[in-house]
Amino acid sequence: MKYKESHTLILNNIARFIDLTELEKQKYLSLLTEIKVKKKAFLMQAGDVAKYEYFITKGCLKVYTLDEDGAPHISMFAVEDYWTGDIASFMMKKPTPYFIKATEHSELLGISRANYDLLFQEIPKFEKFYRILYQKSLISYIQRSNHGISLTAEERYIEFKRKYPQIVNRITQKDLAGYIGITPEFMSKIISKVNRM
Amino acid sequence: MKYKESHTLILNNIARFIDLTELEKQKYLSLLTEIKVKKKAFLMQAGDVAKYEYFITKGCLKVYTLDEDGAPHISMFAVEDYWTGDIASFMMKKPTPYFIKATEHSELLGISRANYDLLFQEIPKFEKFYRILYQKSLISYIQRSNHGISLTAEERYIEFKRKYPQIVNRITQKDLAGYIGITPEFMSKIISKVNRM
DNA sequence: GAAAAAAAATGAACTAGTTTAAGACTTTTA
DNA sequence: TAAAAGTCTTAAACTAGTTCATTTTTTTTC
Repeated sequence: MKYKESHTLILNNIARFIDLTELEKQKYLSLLTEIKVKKKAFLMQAGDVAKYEYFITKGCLKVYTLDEDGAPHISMFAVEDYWTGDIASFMMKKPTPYFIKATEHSELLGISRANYDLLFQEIPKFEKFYRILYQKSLISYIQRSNHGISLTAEERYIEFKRKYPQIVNRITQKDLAGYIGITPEFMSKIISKVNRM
Repeated sequence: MKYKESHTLILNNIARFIDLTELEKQKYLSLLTEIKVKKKAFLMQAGDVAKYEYFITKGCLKVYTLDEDGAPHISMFAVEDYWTGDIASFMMKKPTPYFIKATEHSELLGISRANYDLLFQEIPKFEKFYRILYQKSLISYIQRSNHGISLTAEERYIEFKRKYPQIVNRITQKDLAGYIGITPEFMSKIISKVNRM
């Protein structure tokens, strides 16, 4: 069966961990909602309860919090083939501390909380899919939380460039600074230093 | 049915997310290995392939890496009712960068990789258990990786004390410094400052 | 329970990263 | 397409956290 591009992308993402029959694929796709966000528009704002978990089929978004001084701390950038959202807010139905803003015109597939619960009843294989997906995310967050504490800002920048070369060129230096955990001024210094090396 | 203390502890831990029949409980327990480690002994050393994922029934352990300069970076403390190990090494059968050392005489239940795989075949409910366990761990690592980058050392210390009051008193200040990501000297200063407040 | 080893405290000199401010460059918007 | 808004660069003064060295206190070991 032939699917549209965004559906092929999400089905391939899922096929990394589990095999679905045609019928299951169609059932799964029927549980998703298509969402478009313009550049600079918000997908989520602090105080909201997360209505969806998102899969990005096109574009780029940043997930961030604002601290007491109003300074942004970016926790992730999400591009095509990535999952994003606030899983704590989504699961516990409590207000999120996050903002999610499109840095490019973006297209997403969202699964609502009701459909997420339904999914496990209708296609129990998805327990395995999410078990493995969360396991992999966990592995990378464990690494990131250690790096955040044990590496210098310069090392974190070099590591980010090595790990996400496709993202570096799509985001501003200022946002990258917000992710690395330093000021834009210091980010500028690091970049000119690293480029000089 | 009456179980020994360590078995009751792990069964209660699992019962937070899934219900098992008596038969399933017995099957599950049969897949576990009992492990004891003396204070200062290693459960795992860098270069090993992780043979088990562990549940702690008694004691306290620290999980850490050594950087190029030989300085320890502690990624977690594990006490009774906690799960630990190196999930990346365990899953991918590749060498671990971690050391796991008992800071007290400790007792654990381990599940081997072969039995972990068997578990999902024999009791598919465990997909759900691990899906939720990994989801919860993910939520706390997401928070920790953000805090590691956006909070000051003093704030991280206060946060650790608030979140793990039962652990603070069981570990040395030096190890806590290795977890917070600062030198023992600076940890000492922070503690005397915070206590003075 | 004495001796040895490890942990904790303190202080002075140092470095990674911040703050503030100002000018140049780039992108967005009317 | 001009003006406004946002991003990037540079630099000087500052602060959070490190390093090194020494002393005191606590824990471990025989």
